[in-house]
Amino acid sequence: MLPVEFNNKYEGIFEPELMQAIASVAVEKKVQEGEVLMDIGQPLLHIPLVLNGAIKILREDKDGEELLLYFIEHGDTCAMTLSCCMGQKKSEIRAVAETDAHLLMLPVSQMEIWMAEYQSWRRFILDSYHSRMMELLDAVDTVAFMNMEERLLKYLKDKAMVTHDATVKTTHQQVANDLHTSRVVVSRILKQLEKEGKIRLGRNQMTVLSL
DNA sequence: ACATTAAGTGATT
DNA sequence: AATCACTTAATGT
Repeated sequence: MLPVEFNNKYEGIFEPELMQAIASVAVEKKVQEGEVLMDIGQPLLHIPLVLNGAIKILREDKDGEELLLYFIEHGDTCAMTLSCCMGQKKSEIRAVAETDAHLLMLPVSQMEIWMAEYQSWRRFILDSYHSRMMELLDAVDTVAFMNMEERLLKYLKDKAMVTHDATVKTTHQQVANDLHTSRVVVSRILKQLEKEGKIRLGRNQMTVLSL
């Protein structure tokens, strides 16, 4: 039996036969905040579909330095899985649960079958692929064209958005890790943003005032 | 009270 | 914007 969140979201999109096909192979998965769902080099066996909660997608360099690419939430799936599901490739990214999340895992072996069989599935996959691509471009633009102050503010807003809470509960050090910069820089810019009246600071938390 | 962790700051490159 | 070195503040035991 599929969870109600899934039915509510997709029964108008997927044909009944596809809904049934999904029901027969899907596995529900609940993850806790901070749990690593997928790591670099790990084989991709399932397509995760996010029902609720949010997942952050990170890239890592050879020294283990991280950079946040984007968040995925409600109703979307991981582009990495999509690009790898044809061959049996390994993950190029790390996926960490940003909040407690509820997922539906679909075996990649079904991908090709459904692609051929169901027009609604093709549409869904292509749409997801497109929106992930747009987010990736946005991530590139952010790093390439925005200064740290803008990046930091965007980061806080994005984070507030996916957690549905204007108060982001994290440390300056963790923010620095996600943005691939140093804690000192984050602290300084946050102080500046506070002076500008854009955020409010507290220990282990920062509140976005202008969403 | 003491140790640990988070955050603030000046100076330098 | 990064790094160093140091201070101050908050929190845990």
